[in-house]
Amino acid sequence: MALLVKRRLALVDANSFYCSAERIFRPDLEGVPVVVLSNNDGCVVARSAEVKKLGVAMGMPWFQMKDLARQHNILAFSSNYTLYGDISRRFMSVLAQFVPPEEQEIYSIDECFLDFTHQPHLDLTATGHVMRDRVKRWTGLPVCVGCGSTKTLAKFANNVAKKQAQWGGVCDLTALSETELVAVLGQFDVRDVWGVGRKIAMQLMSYGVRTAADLRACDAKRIRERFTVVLERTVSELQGVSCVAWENEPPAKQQIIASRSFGGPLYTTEQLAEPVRFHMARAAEKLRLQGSIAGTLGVFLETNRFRPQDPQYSPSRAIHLPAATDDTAVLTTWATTLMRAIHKPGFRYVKAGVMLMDLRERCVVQGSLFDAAPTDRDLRRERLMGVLDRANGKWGRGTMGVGSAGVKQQRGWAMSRANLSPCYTTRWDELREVLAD
DNA sequence: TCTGGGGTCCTAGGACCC
DNA sequence: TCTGGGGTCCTAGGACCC
Repeated sequence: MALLVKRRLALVDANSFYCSAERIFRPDLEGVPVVVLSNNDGCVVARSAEVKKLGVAMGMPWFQMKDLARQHNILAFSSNYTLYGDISRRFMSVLAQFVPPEEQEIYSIDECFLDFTHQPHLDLTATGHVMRDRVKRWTGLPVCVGCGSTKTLAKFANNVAKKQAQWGGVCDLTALSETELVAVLGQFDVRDVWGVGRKIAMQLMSYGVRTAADLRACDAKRIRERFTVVLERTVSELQGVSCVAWENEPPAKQQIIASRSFGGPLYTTEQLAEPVRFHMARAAEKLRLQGSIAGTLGVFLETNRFRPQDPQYSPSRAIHLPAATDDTAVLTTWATTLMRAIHKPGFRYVKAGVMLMDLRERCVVQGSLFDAAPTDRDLRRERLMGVLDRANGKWGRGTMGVGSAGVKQQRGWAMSRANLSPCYTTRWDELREVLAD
């Protein structure tokens, strides 16, 4: 019988990532309650510890908490994804020093898994502290580290490290005995387990499964009968059996969506054409970046669901393209056609978006049945798309495009970003100046 | 007046085929 | 009067995550 080696996985996750990223260049904001807002300054997507303490929930609409913000001097930032993306890259590269490349999995913008199974001599708690200190020193980000024998346990450990100060920011569950592990799991709600959302938690409660320890004690097979295979895997993972695959390289996207709420309502097809073209250009750019072509294109419009007094109409439609493509001009023509087809006058539209689906690798493209070999025109088109992507990469999205998508966002639909911080790390003209005495 | 924008996976049910 | 059953494919919708 093969000896099963216990895996040693770590999850490193930044604390209030967007807020912490804003604070790196504003050390005066240490201890000041800070939130970061979603696109359009709509709702709260990141809260500093001070704000969490005030009971502000994730996703709270900003306009609803303006009074509270005034009362407690909460500072709000518009989201600055250029900044967060760059800080994320630095954070990941610091952690890359601790494992071989294939043993780091970048899971999201602010967290990654590291596999220390093949470094059995390392003390994970000590290593966790080294990683914390180095990330803090080299990037300015505060992070917590959780270790466990499965991804779900490592995620859980990270949660423990964040919520219980006595761990000092590093919780290694692999160092605990079975009894000690169950004791820790018993202190947390089942909702704190990765993969258990609001709905599942409510159902579990009705079976008397309240804590993470309760869930671990469940019979995985019975869970599958009453719930789904997804929750079955979660239970197994809590029991130390790995079910969630290791994904060292991010898999190619299966669908690409580009959408935004408008700064204000739009009504006519003429008005809507502009954001649709803009989103189509963004989506096609992402498509080309991953080297895919799309076989299906979808478009959707939305009215404001938070205003029940308004007539509601949120149509969507998708078509199979005659030939899969990554050509912005072709896609844009279809997208505007679809938009016109689903649009009805008399509604107050607040959001539009496009979706690319049925994605395949570009090199295995099989033209439409009636296509011959690529023509000169096709090749010129390809080069044109290349120029488009390079220009937009260099001078900013929306510099160059097809039709009016090339015009930088303006007029009624541009999003509001009233409290945007500078791109400290990615724009020469917004670099931070350091004055020496 | 103002309420984000991405993604993934799974399941159930209908269409269709033999 | 009697009205199958199994398989596959597709889609819509739900649940979850960050």
